[in-house]
Amino acid sequence: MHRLHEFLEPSTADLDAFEKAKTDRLELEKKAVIRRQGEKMDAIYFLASGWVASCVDTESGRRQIVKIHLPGDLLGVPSICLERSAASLVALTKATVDVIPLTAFARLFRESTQFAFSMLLSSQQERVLLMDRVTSIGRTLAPQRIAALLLHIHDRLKLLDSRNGKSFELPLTQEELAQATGLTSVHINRTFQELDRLEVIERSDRKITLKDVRALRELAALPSRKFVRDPAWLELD
Amino acid sequence: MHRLHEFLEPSTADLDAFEKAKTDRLELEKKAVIRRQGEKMDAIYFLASGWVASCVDTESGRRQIVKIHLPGDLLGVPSICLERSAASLVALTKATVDVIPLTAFARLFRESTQFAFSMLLSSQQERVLLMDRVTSIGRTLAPQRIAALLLHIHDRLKLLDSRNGKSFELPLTQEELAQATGLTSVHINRTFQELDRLEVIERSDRKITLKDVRALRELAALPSRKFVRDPAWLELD
DNA sequence: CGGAAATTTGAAATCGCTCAATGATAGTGG
DNA sequence: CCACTATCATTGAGCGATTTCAAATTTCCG
Repeated sequence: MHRLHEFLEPSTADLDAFEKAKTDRLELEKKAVIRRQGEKMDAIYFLASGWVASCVDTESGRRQIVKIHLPGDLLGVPSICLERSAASLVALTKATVDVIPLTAFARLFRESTQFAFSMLLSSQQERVLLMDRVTSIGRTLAPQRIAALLLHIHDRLKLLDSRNGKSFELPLTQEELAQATGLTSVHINRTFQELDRLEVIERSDRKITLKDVRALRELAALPSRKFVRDPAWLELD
Repeated sequence: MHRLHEFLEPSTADLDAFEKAKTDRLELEKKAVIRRQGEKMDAIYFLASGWVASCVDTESGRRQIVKIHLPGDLLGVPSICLERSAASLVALTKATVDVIPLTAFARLFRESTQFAFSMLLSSQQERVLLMDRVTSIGRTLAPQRIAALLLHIHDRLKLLDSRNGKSFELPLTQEELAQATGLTSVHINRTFQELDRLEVIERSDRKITLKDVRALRELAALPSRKFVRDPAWLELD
């Protein structure tokens, strides 16, 4: 299930062309680096399985996770407007990615209006998600930020497979959660305990259960987003 | 000078089509709201003159400025993937905007490969800028955040008109700067004084002078970004 | 000139960070 | 299968950055 299906249903020809655009497949261990920030751009990637983080490293050596990628995501797309990669792509779990050269990607975009519109819409979706992330980090306290992040992952897992529920495996260390929320691993730890105490979540091993999704959404305090599907204004067909 | 020219030189036909896509022109007073967060989507806007902010409001009533728009920017584009606008668009100065209905925008995109590629690239650019903003707010202290914001505006003003230099009018109040950096107006005030003391900036009225751009960049500590121009991999004719 | 908006200042409170140490867990090699 | 090691989670104490609240000044505009 691709993100390609999220806004428009792709034709089989498009899906086929997409498969053909892949030139190579990489099997990655946890913590493997797919591409380092600052490296020359020549490809993007399709995440076939596993979780991957996009990280921006500050000159002063601090790391921000700007996106947590789940299977079906395209990786490294923002950097196509740059000479060198904007972010490092790091595997959070074992992962499988397919390489898509930029030339092949451009060809897909040029030759299928459908594909181009899909890319347009999902790029805007990513912008909205980043806007919400900026808002969460810039204007809310630690419990809110964690709530927002957990809900975001929860919602995306649900989209990926509607059988996914309030319980899921969270393969991020507290250090990584800290890098994603603009906090410290120590503070993540203490805030998690607070959320435990409030009975809105439950933790065991790497598993998280959202005990009260309603309360979490209220806590996170972000505006709710309803994405379009087959918007009429595209005037396709 | 459009953002449309930033990555690819548009054909005169494209520029013409773009002009024809505009259906209405709005003259806005400072503080006027062009579109409120949550309103139904039916158009995007072209900023012909003045400055505009995209703001996301939290359920708890806090406001984050996620983008400061300068003349030549398209406004409201991220929300095209939503049923309701993701952000409010608020004029920071007197401003002039042209309305572009979504159907007209889709037509431009569908009928000109050049235009579509331009949109693709500038959407990715906006993602990179947001990633950097997340990093700045999530991982750096107040002086760094302010330095990063001032430099960003400085660079964009320069791009808009290469005669623009280290001195420019900054029409944002300290409250608005706070909303953009994830800080408080009080703290913005004190941090500005600190930057004054360090002799990296100078303030008078609404005018800011970057006295030491080198030092500011070092302070901001963000990775430098070099955007592509006419990338070969597009394989346009 | 008068009033509203914006800037500046001070003092106290809070949130989150740093540092450093301890415990728990999982993976590795013998 | 166990000892060993590395990584991760947890805890405490003290500090630092930023916020909050409230008041005083200054600037802007009609």
